[in-house]
Amino acid sequence: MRASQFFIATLKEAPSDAEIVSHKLMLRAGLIRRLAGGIYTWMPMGLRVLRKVENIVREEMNRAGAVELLMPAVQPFELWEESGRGPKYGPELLRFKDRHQRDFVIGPTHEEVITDVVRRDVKSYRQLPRHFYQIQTKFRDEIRPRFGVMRGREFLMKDGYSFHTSYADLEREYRNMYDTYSRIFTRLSLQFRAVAADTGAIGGTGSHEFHVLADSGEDAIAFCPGSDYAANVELAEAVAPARVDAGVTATMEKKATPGKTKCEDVAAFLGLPLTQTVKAIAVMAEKEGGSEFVLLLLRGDHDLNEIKAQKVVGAFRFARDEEIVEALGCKAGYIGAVGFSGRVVADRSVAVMNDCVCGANEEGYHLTGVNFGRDLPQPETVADIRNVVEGDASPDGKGPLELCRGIEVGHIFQLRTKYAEALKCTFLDEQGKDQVMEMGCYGIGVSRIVGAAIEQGHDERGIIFPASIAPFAVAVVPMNYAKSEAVRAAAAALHAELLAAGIDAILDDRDERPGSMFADWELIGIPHRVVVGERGLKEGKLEYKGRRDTEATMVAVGDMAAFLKQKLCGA
RNA sequence: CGGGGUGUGGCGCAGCCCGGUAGCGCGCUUGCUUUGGGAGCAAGAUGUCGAGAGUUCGAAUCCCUCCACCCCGACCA
Repeated sequence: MRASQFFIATLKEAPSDAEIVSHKLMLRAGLIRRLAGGIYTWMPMGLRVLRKVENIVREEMNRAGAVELLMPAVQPFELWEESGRGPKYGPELLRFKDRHQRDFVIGPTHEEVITDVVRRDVKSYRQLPRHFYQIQTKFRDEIRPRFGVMRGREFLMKDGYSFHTSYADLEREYRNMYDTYSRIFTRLSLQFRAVAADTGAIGGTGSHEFHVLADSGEDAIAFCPGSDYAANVELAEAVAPARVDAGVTATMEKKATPGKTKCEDVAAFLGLPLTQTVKAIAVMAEKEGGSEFVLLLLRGDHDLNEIKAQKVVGAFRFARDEEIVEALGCKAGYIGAVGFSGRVVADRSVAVMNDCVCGANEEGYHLTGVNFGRDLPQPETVADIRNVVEGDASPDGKGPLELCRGIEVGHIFQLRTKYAEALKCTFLDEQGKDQVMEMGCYGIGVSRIVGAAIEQGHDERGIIFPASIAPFAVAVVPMNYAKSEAVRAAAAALHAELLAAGIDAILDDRDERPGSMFADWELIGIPHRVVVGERGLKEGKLEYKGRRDTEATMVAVGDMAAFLKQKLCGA
């Protein structure tokens, strides 16, 4: 490819509406252009990257035994009514009517369609298992599209669906996909982690998310460096700490703490560690015929995990000020469980505390030296209701947890029979009996991967693409191309030699000034650069520089192609 | 949807408070010079100042309505 015949659309300055690095760099490098909120054109340079990601995904899916097909983007709404998911998906589902006033949606996912295909064409256990996948454009009318291609409304996704005669076989395929995904992200040279996940709206039981580790990630992940344990913070279990019975040493005392409503302030004011304070969170739990006032107790340095708490007390909302005053006779900020006779749910870490500090249920006062079983009854419920924090014990007992942020680029689910049942997707078993199929589904955000790779690979000059997905592997950059015949000839010869060797090389024949050519290729993130200049040619040499290198190295003209081939294989 | 912010040539911005000639840098076009880190000189082109309504002799600027976009929360690959 010659640069003059391609299209290079680099920008010196990033449009001001881009916030995170990958978005800015993708715009500056001319990979994408925005058409509307969350909707982007993939420019020629960006499309090359997208296609490379896509092909790696395709190769590995094929290798894993899945078969590719392509389903329509437009789906009849009836299918969504049949699965019962229409109302649940809500406004994220882009709906419209055709000229006959029939309802359609632009597919945000394809469980319904694939299940419809399979229920029509697969009738016997002999045809199972089957795994179909596609790489296709999805549309989700996100509430808040952002970060460019990371959370677009229209995006490219690989979605695969597997069908089985038994749960055991689904589990087998699930493990197969777990391995396949790991292979894909490894080939993409991404730093990633598979994390146990909540099953969310799609439903089902077993589920793992694959996260690319990056500080700009939207998800918080807890992981154990000493093992392969990793989980979304919302889901990671905070294990019960060992009971440290240093025992009860203090007597309960009331201390004036004027204006100190936060645990941090109270601890600092009293000169006690934050870990000795207990915060009480007042909620109204739903109950038949009304709601119940419940106190949730957490250690001062911990945060409530609403999902976990909901599993314990049922659906709830935070109590209003007047409800708190009515129940405890005091406003929020000074509340505690001492003297409270209603329902109390304590976090596991609170249950093992001694001599703690809590609100006195009197404005401007806290209690110190408070102990369960003496100053107040043991809490009626002890449960895990907090988010894990750095340093917590890993649930697998293999050391302390660390926290990091991640970008979700893949998600695998055991759907079980949820859709197969709703859509009557059945097969005849060996006994000729009708059985509902077990299903799995497996997604990869192909376009999101491009953004995630850039989040992981960039510097002040621009993108640093992994060789596996760079739009071009090598940029051949001639100096004074228009005037120097020797340079032109040498550049053309090298370019031809690289192409013949199957190396994706681009010859920059634009006759730009050297500085702007260098800047462009560094911005775009091409991993290897060869400069062809009269200076080097006089000594029979070309100049090589890797994108991460600080110094260039001189290589004899005749050796350059072999030199690059070796670099590319090594990478 | 709630909270915060921004809309001025292709991109980045100034001008707005205090109404009166639309400006700067980059990019673009042409010519000459230049050619190893985003060139120099000269000449040019490009704006319904987000849209609509209003106040005014006069609106980018003041008032109202709407729209778009971005950031922070719930959703997701």
